Amino acid sequence: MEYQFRELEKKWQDHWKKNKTYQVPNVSDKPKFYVLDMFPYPSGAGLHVGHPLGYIASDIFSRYKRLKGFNVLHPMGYDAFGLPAEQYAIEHGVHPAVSTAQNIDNFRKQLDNIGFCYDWEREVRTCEPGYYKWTQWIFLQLFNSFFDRDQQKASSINNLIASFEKNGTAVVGTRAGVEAFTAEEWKAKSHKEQQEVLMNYRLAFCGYGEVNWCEALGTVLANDEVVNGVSERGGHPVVKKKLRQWYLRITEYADRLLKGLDEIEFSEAMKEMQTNWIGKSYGAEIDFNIQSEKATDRKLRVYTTRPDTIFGVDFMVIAPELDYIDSITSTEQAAAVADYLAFVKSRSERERMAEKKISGVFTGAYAINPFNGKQIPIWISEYVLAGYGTGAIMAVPCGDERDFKFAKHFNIPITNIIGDAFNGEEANPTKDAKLENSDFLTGMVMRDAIDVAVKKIEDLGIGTRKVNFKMRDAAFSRQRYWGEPFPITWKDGVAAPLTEAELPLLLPDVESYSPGPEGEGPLANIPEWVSRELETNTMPGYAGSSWYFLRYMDPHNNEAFCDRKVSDYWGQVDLYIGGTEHAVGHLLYSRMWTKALYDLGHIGFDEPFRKLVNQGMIQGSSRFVYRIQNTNKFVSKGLKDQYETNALHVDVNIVDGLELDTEAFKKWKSDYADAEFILEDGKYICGAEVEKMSKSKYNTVNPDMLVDKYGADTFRMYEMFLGPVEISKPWDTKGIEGVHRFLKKFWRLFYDELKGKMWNEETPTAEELKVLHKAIKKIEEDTERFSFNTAVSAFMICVNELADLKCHKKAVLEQLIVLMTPYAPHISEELWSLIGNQGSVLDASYPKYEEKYTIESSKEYPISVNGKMRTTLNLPVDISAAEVEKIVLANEVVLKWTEGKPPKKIIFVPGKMVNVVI
RNA sequence: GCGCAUGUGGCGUAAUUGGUAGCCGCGCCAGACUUAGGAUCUGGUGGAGCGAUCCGUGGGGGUUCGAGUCCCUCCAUGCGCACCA
Repeated sequence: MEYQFRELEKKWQDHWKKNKTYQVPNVSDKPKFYVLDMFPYPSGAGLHVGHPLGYIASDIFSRYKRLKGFNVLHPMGYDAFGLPAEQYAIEHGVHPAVSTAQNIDNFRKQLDNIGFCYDWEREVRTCEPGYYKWTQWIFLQLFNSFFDRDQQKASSINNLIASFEKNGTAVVGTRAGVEAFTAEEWKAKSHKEQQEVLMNYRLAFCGYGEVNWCEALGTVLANDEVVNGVSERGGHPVVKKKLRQWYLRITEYADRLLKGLDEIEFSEAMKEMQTNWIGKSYGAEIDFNIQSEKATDRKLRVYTTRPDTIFGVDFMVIAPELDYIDSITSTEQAAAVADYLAFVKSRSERERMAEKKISGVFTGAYAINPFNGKQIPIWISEYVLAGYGTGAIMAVPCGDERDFKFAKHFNIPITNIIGDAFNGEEANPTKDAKLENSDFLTGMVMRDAIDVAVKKIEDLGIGTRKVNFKMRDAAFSRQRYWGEPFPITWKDGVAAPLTEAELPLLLPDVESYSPGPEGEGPLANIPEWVSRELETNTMPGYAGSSWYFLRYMDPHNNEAFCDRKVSDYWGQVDLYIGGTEHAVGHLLYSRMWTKALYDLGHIGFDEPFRKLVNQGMIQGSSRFVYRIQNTNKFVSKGLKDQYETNALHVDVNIVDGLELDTEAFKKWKSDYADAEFILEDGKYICGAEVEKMSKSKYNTVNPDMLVDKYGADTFRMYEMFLGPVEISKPWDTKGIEGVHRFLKKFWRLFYDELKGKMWNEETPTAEELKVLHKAIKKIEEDTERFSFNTAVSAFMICVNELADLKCHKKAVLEQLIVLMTPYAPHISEELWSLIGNQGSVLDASYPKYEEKYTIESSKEYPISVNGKMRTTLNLPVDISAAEVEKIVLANEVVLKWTEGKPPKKIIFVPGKMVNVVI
C-alpha cells in the first residue's frame, strides 16, 4: 500500500467538510483560544507561496491547541473593499462586487487545497451589507462620542452637550478651533454654530485637508501616484487642493496607544515602530515678537524640544504653508518669497520629505530673542512641515545638523553655546555639554538647563511646556466608489447621522466609476444620492479591517456587531499572525477602535491582540535570460559578455535551478516560438536575483502546482521547514523533495509498498519509548515557541530513528500520528483511521511527555584542556567532582595535552562539560 | 541621515540559560537494486593535510577556564522611518 497523497487528501478534505469538523461553538466548557490570520485582500492574481506561510503557522497552532483541549476560534475572511477592484472596473466595466466575488472564489479554492482548519461558517467579507452595516454603526459610535480628557476615555457626545449647557467649556475645556464659552453663550448659539463646535470634539469628524488633485484625471491621487509634481499615469500636473475630509481623532488616544504596548506581546521592533509613529516628545512652545516693516502684533510661535539652546538661536524657519507669511514679508523679499512658495506648491509631500538639497528664502522679517533682544532672521524652508508642532522652529546650528547645513548654505553666522563641544565642522546634538554664552543658563549642563529654561519661559509668560505628538489624526475618507458609504446626510452644511434603523446605507450601483465633480467620488454622479443629500465620500480600506476580529465571533448577528456575551467569552485574539507591512496602519487603527468600543461599553477589553507574530516575507528568486540586441537569439549567462544583450525576466517555473528548459521557453510566449540559443556545455544557464515576489517579474510560484505534485501535507511541512517563520527569505522549491521523502518514510513505518501492513501490536522497548518521548518533548516545546522549522526537523529525526530500530509498533506510532496532526493533518487522519481508530484524530488527546523514558544514567562528557575539546568520556550523571577529577587526570588523551604539567584548575559543570586548565 | 534586525559549509538552516559548532534537509560523491532512472535504499560530505594535527560562525579587538552566543569597533546586507525641530 502506497502513500497516495492525492486520494487521501481529497478524501479527508471532503470528510472534514461533510462532518463540519472545524465548526466551533460559542458556548463551551473548554477554555478558549483565538488564533487569527490577517485576512487577505482578494487580488486577481491569487495566492502565491508567500501568502500561506503565516496561514500554515496559525493552522498548526490552532490544531495543536485543539489537541491540547482548547475551544479554538480560527476564522478566515476577506478584506474585500479596495482600489484594485475599482480600477479594474474602470478599465473593464466589471462591477467590483462581481470581480471581487470571483477573486474570493479563487482564493477559497486555493486555501482549501492546503487543508486549513478554518470555520468557514464564520467567514466575513467587508464589502457585504451584513458586514458593513456594522462598520457604519461603529462609525456612528465614533461620530457620536468625544474624548473626555479628564477620564482619558471616549464618552457620549450627549454628555458633552450636557456639560456645555451647564458649564460651557469650563469643565471639559476647549479644543483647537474652539473659543472658550459659557453655558449662556452656548445656549445662545444657533443649531449650526453648536454643531460646528461639537465637530471639534467628535472622535469621527469632518474637516478640511490637502489632497493631491489632478485636474486632467479629475481625481485625487495617492502620494506614490505623484512623481516630480505630475501624475504617474499620464504625466499630468498635480496640485494641492483643500477638500472636505473625514478624520478619526486618533491623536486623543496617543498616550493610551503608547501605554497599551506594555501589556501586549508584540516584537520589540514592532513596538518601536509604533512608538516612533506616535512620536511623543516633550518640549516647549515659545512666542517671539516679530519685527517686520509691516506693522504686526503677531507673535512667532515655535515648538522646540531644546529650550536650553535658546541663546544659540541664529535664525527661525517657518513652513511654506503658514497663512501669515504675507503679513510679515518685506517688500524687498516679496518676489523671492512668492517664487519659492510657487516652487514648493508644485512638490508633493513625499518629494519634499525626500529632498536632500537645501532650499529656502528669507522673509525680510526678524524675531526678537526675548532674553537678549537679538534680531533673528525668519526664513521659509520646505524642511519644516506645517503639520508638525507649530510649523515653525528656532534653528540652533551648533546643535542640530539640519540647522547647521542650512546656516552654512546661506552663510548665516553660527553662535557657539557649547564651547569645545562644537568644532565648527558639524553640529553636536549632545545634551551633556556645559552651556556658554547663555546668560542665566551659562555653566549648566544642557540636560538640566532644559527644565530651568522652561520654568523661566513660563514665568515670563512667553511660552508653555508642551507635549507633542508626531502622529496626526487619521484621514478617513476617500473620493472613491468601492468602499463603505458614510451614514451621514448634509443639511445646510451640518452633518447629520442616519439612525440605526436606517443602516445599512447600501452602496448604490453606478453607471460609471469615474470621479464626480470637483474631486468628489463617483457617488456624486448619482442624482438620487445627491438629492438625498448623502455624503459622497466613502470610507478607506482600513475601516472594515479595524474591527473584523470581533465580527468572526458572532458573524450572523443582525442585532449587534457582536453580542457582548460572545465577545466576553472569546475576548482578545490570543495569537495574531501577519506581515510587518501593517505595523503602523492597520495595527494602530484597530487598537484605537478597540479602545473606543471598550470605552463606550460595547466590549470588555481594550487591546485587540494579546500576542502578535510577524511572518517574514517570502521573496521571489527571479531568473533572467539574455537576448542579443535586435535578434531573437538568447545567450547563456556565462557567454553573455561577448554580446550586447538585454536581460529579460523569464518564468521561474520553466527553469530548473539555473538551467532553462528551452523547449518550454519557446512555448511560453509566441514571440519566442522560434528563439535560438547559444549554450554553454550544452545548457542554457540563467541569471538570478532576489526580488519581491510579483507577477510582473515572473517569479511567483503557485502553491496549487506544488500541492498537486507533492500534496498539501508536504507543502505545509516544507513551508515550515524553510526556516523560522519571522525571517524573510527567497523561495526555493528545490528542497521540497526531502520533505516529501520524509512523509513517504513515515508512511512506510505503517505500510510497505511490497510487504503491505507493517504495524503491529507488540510492546515497545525502552529504546523505542525513549525515541518517542524525546520527540514529544522537543516538538511540543518547539510548537509552543513557534519554532516550526526545528519541529519538522525533530519529526525527521524521530522517523529516521524508528526506521533504524525497525519499530512498527502501534503503541509508539499512534502517539507519533497525534504529534504530526497539526503539521500534516491529512496523512495523520488517514493513518489514524487505518490503524483502527474511529473519529477524527483531532479529538484525540496530545501525547504526554514522560521524563522517565528519557532519563539517562550516563552522559558523554566533552573533556577540554585549556578550553579546547580534546576527547569525550562517558561518565555517570551522578558522579562527584572529585571522581571526575581523578578519572580525567588519568585519561591518556588528557595526559598527552597537559604534558605532565599540574592542572591549575579543573572546571566541572555537571551535565555539561569538563575543562582542565594548565 | 536615524532606528531596528541579520551576517554560520556549495545552499536553506541548527546550536532555548556562555559549555562537544555544523543537527535536519537540499545539493554533491560513492555504492546497492535496475534494461533504465530525475524511483528507492546504504554510506560519505566545513576547509587544508597521507597523517598526527591545524584552521574555521563577516573583519579587528576585549571579557571569560571557556564566546556563534556577552562588550567595543569596523564592514556588509535587509527592513522600517524619514528634513519630526
